[in-house]
Amino acid sequence: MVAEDLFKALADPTRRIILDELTEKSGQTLFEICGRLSMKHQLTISRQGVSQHLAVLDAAGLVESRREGRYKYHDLNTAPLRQIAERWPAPEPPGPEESTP
Amino acid sequence: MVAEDLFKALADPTRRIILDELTEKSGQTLFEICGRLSMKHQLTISRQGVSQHLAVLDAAGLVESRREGRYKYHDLNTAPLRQIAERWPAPEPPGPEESTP
DNA sequence: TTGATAGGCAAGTGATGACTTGCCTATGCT
DNA sequence: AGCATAGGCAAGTCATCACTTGCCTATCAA
Repeated sequence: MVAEDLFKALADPTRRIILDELTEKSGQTLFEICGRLSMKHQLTISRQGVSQHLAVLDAAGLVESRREGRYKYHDLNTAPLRQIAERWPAPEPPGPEESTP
Repeated sequence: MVAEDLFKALADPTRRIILDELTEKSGQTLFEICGRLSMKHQLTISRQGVSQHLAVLDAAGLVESRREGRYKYHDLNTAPLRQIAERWPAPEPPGPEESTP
């Protein structure tokens, strides 16, 4: 069951910001992400902290990483988010009348 | 910022099961939900525990409750889930060529 | 090879959160 | 009125999680 990992990954605000940054620019390294967190979001967090967040996001399938030499690039993958909308679908498209009389 | 409440609410597996049960049958009372959790999911949780879960789901806007006499009915509201897909949209619909040359 | 950059592993700490127990209020039935 | 049902409030406990510090490995440039 990957759902546990997915929702746990989304539960942390810092991880959500990391996803935001990867949405803006996919394929960033750990140090790049660290820089963005401190510059754009005033988040004073250690490199290890960010690394652990990335591990959680990776376990959830939201981030995929590829190593190239001494760099490790992290890519966003929004596919796992689909199962959320699928699990609890919208009730009715648009009812032509009042739905609950 | 409601996002914090939303993702925190979804982080707990018991709360997700409650959402499942409300998806199957909306407008249940606290005792009904308690019964379903123990019957269908073998979850031995106190009534207060379920009540606290419902409070969290309510704070996230995922559950709306209405009181009628001594009963309090809980209804599912999937609308807040929309912002998840909106925040991290799918990268490209279906690109006809390679997207990143 | 030396040094600098990019990243990983592991243990320890502090705070948040899930859950329980005990007691209290309100509505409805007889 | 009296009792049972439906739910709420509050404090206390225990585990999970985010974060740090310290040290280690690997790649590249001089």
